[in-house]
Order: sequence, then structure tokens, then C-alpha cells
Amino acid sequence: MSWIDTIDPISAPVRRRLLSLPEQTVAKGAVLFRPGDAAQGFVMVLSGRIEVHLTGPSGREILLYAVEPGQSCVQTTLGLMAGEPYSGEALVATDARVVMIPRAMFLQLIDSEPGFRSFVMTALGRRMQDVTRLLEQVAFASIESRLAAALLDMSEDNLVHATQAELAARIGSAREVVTRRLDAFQRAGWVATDRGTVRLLDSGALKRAASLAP
Amino acid sequence: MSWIDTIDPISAPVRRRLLSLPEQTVAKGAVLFRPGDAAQGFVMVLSGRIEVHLTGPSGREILLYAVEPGQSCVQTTLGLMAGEPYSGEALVATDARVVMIPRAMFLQLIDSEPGFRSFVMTALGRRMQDVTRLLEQVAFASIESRLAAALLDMSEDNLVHATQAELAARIGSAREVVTRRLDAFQRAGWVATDRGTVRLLDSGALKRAASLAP
DNA sequence: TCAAACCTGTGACCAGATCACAGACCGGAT
DNA sequence: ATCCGGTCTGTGATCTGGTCACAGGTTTGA
Repeated sequence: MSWIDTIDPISAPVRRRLLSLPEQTVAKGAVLFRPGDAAQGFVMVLSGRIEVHLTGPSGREILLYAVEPGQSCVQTTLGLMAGEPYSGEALVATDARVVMIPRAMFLQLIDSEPGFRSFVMTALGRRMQDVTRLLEQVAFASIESRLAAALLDMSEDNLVHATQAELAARIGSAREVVTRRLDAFQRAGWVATDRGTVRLLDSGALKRAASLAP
Repeated sequence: MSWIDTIDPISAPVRRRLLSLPEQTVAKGAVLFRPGDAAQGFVMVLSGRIEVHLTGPSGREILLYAVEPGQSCVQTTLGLMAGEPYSGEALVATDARVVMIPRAMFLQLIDSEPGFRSFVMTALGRRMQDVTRLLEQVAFASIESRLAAALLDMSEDNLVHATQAELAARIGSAREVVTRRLDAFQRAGWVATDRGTVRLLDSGALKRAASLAP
């Protein structure tokens, strides 16, 4: 079993070519690409987590999407297909291993391997959907509901390990705003906050808040 | 010359099959699909203009993107590739002619015609880029800059034919906000407003306002 | 010509972003 | 242990933008 098998049926010779590609290790905090860079190849994540952020002129950030094991970074796809440069910044969130399929090989695989093709197009389609949903949230949903959703999404065992600044960057808001909203959540008894962590006490209430649109 | 030739090299037999598809005429105001609908086929626009909007719970709207002649509606692509339902509402903005490539034929073309394939993927990539840019605007840019950009983009001969409510729907803001901002533009001598139209008087100033990020 | 629909304008109020701080907490270095 | 710089959190003041409520002007069509 290898990462290749996350990409549906692949012919044996191609499988060998892909296996011969070197794995690269990237450390947490590294930047894989910045806005304006041109795509070098098609990146697949084997382990770890890579986050793609947009950054505004004021330094405010928002998480565009995260790439997890078995997924590809669609921004690279765009670059390879449409010639568009990156618009986000890809940050390694936890130490990761990746393989990069060089541009020429990528284009050839797209043409010759139906399994690879459908893998790429499905990924692209899903990301498009993700980004559209995110846009909908940013355009229409309240900070309260977006924060509640983020907490639920980031929690493991009802614990969220993140600073308030990180939470703000995740939902595209400002740190002070997160501070005040968390304070309100705490007064309501929904969470307990501590330096660098948030403990969820009433995930039911948070779920309700997350789905309330205004 | 036919719409088919907007899609790079196509083999003769496929060309015949595509030409045999019926053109459909849709009238301004018609709704091609709504959020949650499943995609029936791959839609190409031959003439006219189709706008895809997101609508918030409060009724506020934002233009996701517009489909113009020779372009395809990528939302349909998503549906066909990834099985995702639509998330936007497609509204016919000016009387249009379209052809719909049925699902089965679409999937077969993707597999057999490199020209068609690259057309679809390039379109998908560009839309992804468009939506990402829009997200960046909505998340980080001021109403002033977004309104200025929209006016410049919609103007023909320095004239914009749109009500203030339409301008608001275009940039994802509220009508009253547009009223007040237009008022400010007018006081600054950049535009002259009239019922249903805005005349641009100083597009240089508008361009500067459009690029000013905060 | 009258009414209903539509377009624009305004005031009041609330949510959220920004600015400018201050205090609390943490790690390592002396 | 103590001090220090860096990081995390908390707060008030102020500004932009979204929402509500409503008023007056303009079209349109019955």
C-alpha cells in the first residue's frame, strides 16, 4: 500500500514511475509557495498538514483550505492547467512529507491515465466547492457562527489547541473580536478558555450557534 | 465557425455529434438552477449572459461569476465530476442561447478528447482563481474599493446601467450602503447618479479607489 | 388618473474591524 | 531566584458597514 493507491486504478508502468519520485520532508513553519509564484509541479501530501491562507493588506489572514494526507494541492493544479500563478500562501502546519510530480509528467499523466485524471478533477471540483462555501460564510455568516463552527471543527476530544490569534486567522477575523466572542461563549458556559487552549463544554449549543446564519 | 471551435482541436466525428445537439433559448430572468439541484449536463453559453449568485439568509446577494459566450458553467462541471450539487443560483441576465452536453456524453468526451479536456480543466481552474480573488475582496477590501471596481467593470462608455440594488447585489453589500457610498463619490465629483444609471466622471480617481485595499 | 410597484434617500442602531494600550504569563539567561 | 524579551490575552475608543424602519419620488399599467 502506498500513497499512489489513493489515486484509483493506475497502470503498472506508471505506478513504477510514480514510486521512483523522491519524497520530500518539509518542516512545520516552512512556506511551500507564496502569492505570485509559478507552479513547479503537482504536489501530493503523504503525511502532515499543509494550510493555504489568504492574507490581506492589514495582515489579517483567512484559511482558504487545508491539504491532508492523500490530497493534492489544487493551487498547483491551477498553475499547471491554466497557467495562473498562486494567490494563496501555503504554510506547513505540521511536519509533512510530500511528493512533487513534475509539470511534464503531470501533463502526460492527465492525458494518458483516466484514474489520475479523475482524481485531479474530483479534487479540483471539491476545492471549488469548499472555497465557494467559505465565501458564502464570509459574505453572510456572523462571527459567532463562524467561530463556533471553527471550534467544533478543530476540536479533538472537546479540546482545541490554538491561540486566539490562530482562531482569528482561521476564520478571517481579528484577534480582539475572537477574544470578545470567546468571552461571551465562556459567560454562556459553552467553553472554558485557557492560554493556548479552548475546552468545549457544550458542543450542542455551539452546533446550534454554528448553524444559525445571521 | 461554430461555438464548437472555441474548444480547441476536436475530431471530426465528435464535432458532428456536438453539432447535432439542440440549442436552447432561455429568456432573461429565467433560473437555470438553484442551490441543491443536481447537474443534468455540461452547459455552454453561445450568446447572452448568465450570472451565478450566492444568496444569504437575509436575502443579500453576491455575484459569484458570470458566464459569457464561449464559456461553460463550471458549476455544472463540478456536479458532473465530483457529484457535488450546485451551491449558487444561475440567473439568465440577458436572453441567451445555450447547449447542454448530456452527462454521459460529457464523461466520454473528457476521456477521449484531449482538446475538450483541456478546455474544461482550464475553465475550472480560472473560475477557481476568480472565486478565490472574490473571496479575497470580500474578506479584506473596503466597500469603497469594491464599488469603484464594480462601476469600472460594468461601465460601457463611462455609463453604468444598473440600479443601486443591483450594484449592491453585485458586490455583496446592502442597498443603503451603496446609496451612501455613491453619494460620497458624487460629492467628490467622481460620478453623477441618476435613476437606474451612474455616469463615471473621473475614472482615474475610481481606479485609484479600486486598488486601495483597506 | 390612480394605485401598486419600484427606486432612492435618511436616521438610528448593532456587529465587527482597527488602534492603542496594559497586564499576565512563559521561556531562557544571568 | 530574578530579570527580560516575547507571546498571549483583555479593554476602551472609534470607524465602517449591515440592518431596520420609514418617507418621498418615479414608473407603469390597469
